[in-house]
Amino acid sequence: MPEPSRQQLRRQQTVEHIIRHAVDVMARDGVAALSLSEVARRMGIRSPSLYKYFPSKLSVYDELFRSGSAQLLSTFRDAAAAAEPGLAALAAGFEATGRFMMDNPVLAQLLQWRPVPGFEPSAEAFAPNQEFLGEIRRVVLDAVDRHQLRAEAASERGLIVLSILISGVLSQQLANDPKSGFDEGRYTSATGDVLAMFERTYAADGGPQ
Amino acid sequence: MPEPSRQQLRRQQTVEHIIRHAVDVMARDGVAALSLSEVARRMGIRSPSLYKYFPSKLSVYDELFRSGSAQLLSTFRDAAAAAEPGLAALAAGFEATGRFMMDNPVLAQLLQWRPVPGFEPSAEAFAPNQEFLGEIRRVVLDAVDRHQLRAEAASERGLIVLSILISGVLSQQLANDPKSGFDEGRYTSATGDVLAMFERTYAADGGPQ
DNA sequence: GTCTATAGCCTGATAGAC
DNA sequence: GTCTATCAGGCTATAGAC
Repeated sequence: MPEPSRQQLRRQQTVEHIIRHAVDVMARDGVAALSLSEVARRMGIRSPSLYKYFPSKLSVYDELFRSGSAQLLSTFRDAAAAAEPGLAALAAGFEATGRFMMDNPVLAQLLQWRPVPGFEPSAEAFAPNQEFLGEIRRVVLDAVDRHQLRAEAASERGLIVLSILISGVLSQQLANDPKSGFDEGRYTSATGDVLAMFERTYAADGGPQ
Repeated sequence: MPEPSRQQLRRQQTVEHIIRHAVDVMARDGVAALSLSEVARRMGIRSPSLYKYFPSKLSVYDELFRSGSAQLLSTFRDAAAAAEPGLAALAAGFEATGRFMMDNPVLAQLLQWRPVPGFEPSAEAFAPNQEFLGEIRRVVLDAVDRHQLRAEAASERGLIVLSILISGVLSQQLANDPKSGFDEGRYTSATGDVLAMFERTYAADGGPQ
């Protein structure tokens, strides 16, 4: 594979520019209210030029979904990898995910809710998201291996419960108290309690303590 | 207070018609994509006529928010009242709320998320929602009085955790599996587990079992 | 309370010159 | 890859006749 030419690099930068401005517009007007005209206006170009980079408005959402999922995945991965494997890694990943979402509310809404009529992520854009679920399962399995949680915690039902907890914290925070940061948020600050509830419910029977 | 005249009744019916058609449009095109022109088209009238009933598009959202919150409140109240006071009432209210939301996904999105740029419910529209929170607190306090839960369960933190659980179940179900009903839903069917987790965490120390 | 007519915007997307 | 010009339509909201 040849390395990317200068032209391709330049093009890639423009694509990132477009996405960045699109996020700004969504932050101001709502995720569903993205206007390509407004993006072009902010970039100081004419709207037809955007169509050299994206074939349609929905494809802009798709690229944002893809890159956002990928960022989220590596955020979780890095945080979990930096902690002791098992419960500590789960807690670290959980918290890092929450912080990332609160720092990127537009992305959070796009990934968690389905706010854009007619937009369904393509299989390619959805791939990092699938991988994210696998990553969580892996971390929970680590905790099971270390006798911190029962095997049940890594069952489909256990992981669904875990996803409900993350989603609940973030949904409530974004909808009812969107201006607070992660640490001050009425809901995000309950992250520890909620995770502790999960850990206690699925604690290994004869584990330490 | 005089009872409403026939004219006022007729007017009220038209208002309800408008709301009903607005919900249909939102169900098809997305909550944020409501178009009054489309509502008028479906009603077989011209769009200017709508302005005799609502001063603006946002006021349509406000009325929907108000009436939806009121319905949700009475749904919870009725279900809780029909059950044994305490934990059973909490579970019944929890489930009835979930069913109502899944039967009314447009309403669920409007009440739980904030999908409409520029729309904030008026104080009047928000009132039933506040009352709903009070109702939940009351039911949890009943459970505390009956020594089923610790007093902590009715603390602000306890109620926040409870709201996270409800919101998490519904958010995940609406976003990822919106076509299933309450009973088959991958997430709503975990309602019992999630509530059990709460009950166990806040169980009265020396309570029965 | 309904209508026609319209103001005054906005949008996404395309054709084709340079 | 940028532009001008434009299509073809959408929308909210208002004025004013009936």
